[in-house]
Amino acid sequence: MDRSSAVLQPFISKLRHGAQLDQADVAVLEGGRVRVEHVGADCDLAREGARPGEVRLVLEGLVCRYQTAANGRTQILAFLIPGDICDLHISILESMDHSIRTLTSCKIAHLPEATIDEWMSHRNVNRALWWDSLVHAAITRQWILNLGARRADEKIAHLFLELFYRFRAVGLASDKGYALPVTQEELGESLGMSGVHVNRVLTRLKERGLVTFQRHRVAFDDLEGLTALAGFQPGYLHLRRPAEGNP
Amino acid sequence: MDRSSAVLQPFISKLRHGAQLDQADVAVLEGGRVRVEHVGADCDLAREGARPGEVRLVLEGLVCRYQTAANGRTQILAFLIPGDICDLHISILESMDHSIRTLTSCKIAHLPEATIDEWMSHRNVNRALWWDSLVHAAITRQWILNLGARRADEKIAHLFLELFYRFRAVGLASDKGYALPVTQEELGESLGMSGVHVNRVLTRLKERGLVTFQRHRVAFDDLEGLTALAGFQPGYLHLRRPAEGNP
DNA sequence: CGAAGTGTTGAAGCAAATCAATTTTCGTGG
DNA sequence: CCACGAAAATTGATTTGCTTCAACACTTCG
Repeated sequence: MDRSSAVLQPFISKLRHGAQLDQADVAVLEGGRVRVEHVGADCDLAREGARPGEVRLVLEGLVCRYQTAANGRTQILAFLIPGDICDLHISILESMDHSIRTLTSCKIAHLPEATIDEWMSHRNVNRALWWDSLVHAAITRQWILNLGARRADEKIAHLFLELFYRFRAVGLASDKGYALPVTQEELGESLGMSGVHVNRVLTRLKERGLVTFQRHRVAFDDLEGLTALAGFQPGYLHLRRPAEGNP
Repeated sequence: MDRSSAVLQPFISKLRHGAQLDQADVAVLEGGRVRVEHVGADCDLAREGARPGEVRLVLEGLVCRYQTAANGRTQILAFLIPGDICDLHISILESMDHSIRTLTSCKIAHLPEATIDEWMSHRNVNRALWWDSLVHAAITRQWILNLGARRADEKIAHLFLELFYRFRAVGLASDKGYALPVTQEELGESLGMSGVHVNRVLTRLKERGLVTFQRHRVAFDDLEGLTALAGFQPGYLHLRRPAEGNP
């Protein structure tokens, strides 16, 4: 157990994109007590049906929410990137309705209830946490649109762009691209399509000079063209300062 | 503007399913000031890009969140039924990222900020509102699973069952079935499939003796069989007393 | 009663899944 | 560092679930 000091930087950096936080607010966040844990890849952080435990926050690495349907198909419900909280108020619900798994080895912060309570008691911090929760709801809705209303190439383009803006907000993407350590099969599980088809569409996107996904990296060849293909409108991420990198 | 008195009954009834509310808490909810408005079918209550206004609550009728993708396809993101809040803390975000539309003529309650603030200041009531918001997040995740991981017949079965449990929690469904005043085209827009295909699958579900959708009503012919087909697990709705009707 | 919207059915086409075989990459231990 | 094995990516052939287009029938409601 330690003061959060520097480990919460991605988290705080992201909150500053959407909410007004002054020096005192940041101090409150940095003053929170945090237990940091290193976890390998493919570890469940929470399992469907279990009683929710501590509040967790991703510091490094990539995590996903997922669920397996009765017909056996697995669906990735969300990607959690550094700065994302796994389950803020999950203690209100009696059991997990989905599972959470690491996709890479990760650094995870565990926050005691007391820290959360302390945060919530400060108006600006509380508002910032609400903002974060509303943004994640908006992202989830966009996934519904992605799965229900877009073609395969548009789906991939849209997902790559969503993650681009989110990674950039925590300083993990440049305009060239970003690291995305998932397999094509996992991309398929998040987009509701087979891994084989993901591969074919990726090949065509590269041929068309739009984007390259190789060695677990997304590299933009034509950001504007990709944005047009996806019909991507970054507004739903509610980033006040979408043009800036990490301060 | 009036005391909420009886108009909020579906809302309060639903909250009691998931959260502990004593007499005093219910009194707080009933004491809120409410403006009730009647709205026709196919009216936008909120439009994408607009600055969010008052908090609204559905009293009667059926409402949906929706969004149109750049390729022109419309996706229904959620159904809002009596007792559902349209946007609780939406004032934190600067603009709507989707639109909200009535599907039938509706009775809508408008709640001033002051009422919400008053509610939030009571521990149990606040917790109940959080519970509601978390349940809606869980429902949204299930839609992702529905769109990405299920076949057409499973999708329809799952949606019918989700709405069955939700309508029953506010006393608007019996074990026989419930009113669902949407067109097959609109079902398609919520399930990411064409209206024509919805029709074909509905025909087959009826032939198989599972469920009948006619005259804007869902009638269960074999609730168990339908549940098995959908792989429906009501747990994600987090209803503590799923067997009960309206008290 | 008539018109518009909705539901129903058929035929053809297409996007994506599936199955299968091969190559490439990557992690690991020798 | 290289060699090996496993995982992932790639490519082709085939199948299928769903869409689209189109025509027609049925409701529902002004």
